[in-house]
Amino acid sequence: MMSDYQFEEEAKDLEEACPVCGDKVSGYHYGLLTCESCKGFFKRTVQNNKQYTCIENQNCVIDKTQRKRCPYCRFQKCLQVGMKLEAVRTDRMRGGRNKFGPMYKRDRAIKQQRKAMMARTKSEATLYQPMPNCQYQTNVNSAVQNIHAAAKGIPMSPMSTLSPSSQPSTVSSSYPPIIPPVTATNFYSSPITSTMERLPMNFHPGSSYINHGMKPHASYPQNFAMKPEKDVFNDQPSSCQQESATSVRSSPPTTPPNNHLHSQTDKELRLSPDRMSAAPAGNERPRTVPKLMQELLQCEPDQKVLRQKLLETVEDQMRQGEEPNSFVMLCKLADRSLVSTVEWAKNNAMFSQLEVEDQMALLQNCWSELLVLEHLYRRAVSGKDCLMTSQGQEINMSLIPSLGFGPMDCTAEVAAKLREAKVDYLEYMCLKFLILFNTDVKGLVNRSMLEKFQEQINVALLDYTLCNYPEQNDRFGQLLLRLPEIRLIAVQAEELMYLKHLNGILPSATLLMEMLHAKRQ
DNA sequence: TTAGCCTTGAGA
DNA sequence: TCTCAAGGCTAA
Repeated sequence: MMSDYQFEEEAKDLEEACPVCGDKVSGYHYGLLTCESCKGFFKRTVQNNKQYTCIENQNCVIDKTQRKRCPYCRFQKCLQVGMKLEAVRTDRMRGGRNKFGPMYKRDRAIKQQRKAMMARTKSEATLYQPMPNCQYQTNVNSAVQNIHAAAKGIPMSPMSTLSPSSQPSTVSSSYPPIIPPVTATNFYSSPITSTMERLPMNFHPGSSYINHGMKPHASYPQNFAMKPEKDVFNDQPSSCQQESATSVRSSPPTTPPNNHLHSQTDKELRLSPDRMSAAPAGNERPRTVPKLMQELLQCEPDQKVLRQKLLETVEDQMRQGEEPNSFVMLCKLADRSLVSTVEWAKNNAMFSQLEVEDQMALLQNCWSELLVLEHLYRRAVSGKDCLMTSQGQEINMSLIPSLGFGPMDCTAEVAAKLREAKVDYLEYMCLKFLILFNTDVKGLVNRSMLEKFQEQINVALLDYTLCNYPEQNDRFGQLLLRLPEIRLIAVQAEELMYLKHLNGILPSATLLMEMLHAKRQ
């Protein structure tokens, strides 16, 4: 068991490790908690428009002792963890507050919540005595360690949907950034930033697809706060500590791993999220699912119905003489997926509570990321993203491969990471919501509600990963690290689609086109 | 150039 | 009035 001293030390570490170099933090600087030296370094670099070069391979280790060695890698790491260039004042005015004040406040609140979670785990660890011949004790210790590691491991990328947080160097260094290196001068013109600048300010008021029927949900329970977890399989109260010894194990998948995503009934999906995972057949793993995730799962679409709709689209197109796997066919499929994505959001109780303007702004902001994530997840689970027609023809379900990203293509890499991590359906579901509930979207009417939802999803996912993957120290952080990668792919995909549209290649009068245009207005 | 300490000033 | 995150200053 971990001693009180260790708990306190870990709690202290949460707040005191600079995410860039690991030194002691001195406060919030340029977007997140950093040490005084990294604050000064970042300020000097941006103010003086410094251009560094790395004499090694642009992957130098940045820690307290070696941070002076490579300013290039240090600055890249500053950006990677989420230090904000725009927080450095161009007019050099001293004192006062900037627009990040509320963000710092929110981040403090999240940290408090994590501390509370640590305290809860600590008290539960004290309450429950280890059972002989089971993995209970190991799991408790791992859970505590994981809370520490995961809480520190929230990735802070410039386009992250999360609030800033301290992050140990190990998290970012274990995954080299796929985002092209950013310098002080080119950041503002980088595709990511320019896309952030293009965030939705308005929307087609008469959109036949999006605006229709998007009304606040009136009857759904308002309270989505975390409740005591229940084992999703036997509906018995459980906790991280108890469940290893008591919860019912799900039966192993009866369908081959390569096919199980597409062969389940909706009922099976809801009762057995484990089967949606990419875990190999026979991998039995008991699940503890936070109440919020159970509720969200109830709103998830029936995969069979989705597939049926896609098949209908394919067959309809083929009847019209369209070639299988042609670009037009893929666009129609992407368009059909997009309609389903909008329906998915509309059917969600949390989303429905948001203002209609905010619902539209959020969907307009993230539609492409949701499509990319959907494609990557299916690809991760099955190894490919195909649909089999009744005539036995294999239809590629995603536009992405046909867009031809060339040397910048990192979809396979990200799909491989998801596959390697065996991301399960519930985690995939949470990632969808984290993409949807993007508090960085400009002009939101009710930002505070969105922040609350985002925080609840974060806490649920953190809780879920700690409880169900206690052997993976930073699973939560690693999952969140996929979000900026997904955004990058989505940005590239949008650019290419728009180019194809300008060349007259993309079919018009689709939701896909409408979304693409709306974002560029 | 770095990094620790100081000064400043808007917002709570 | 207090807080704290900006920029400034300066010894190493």
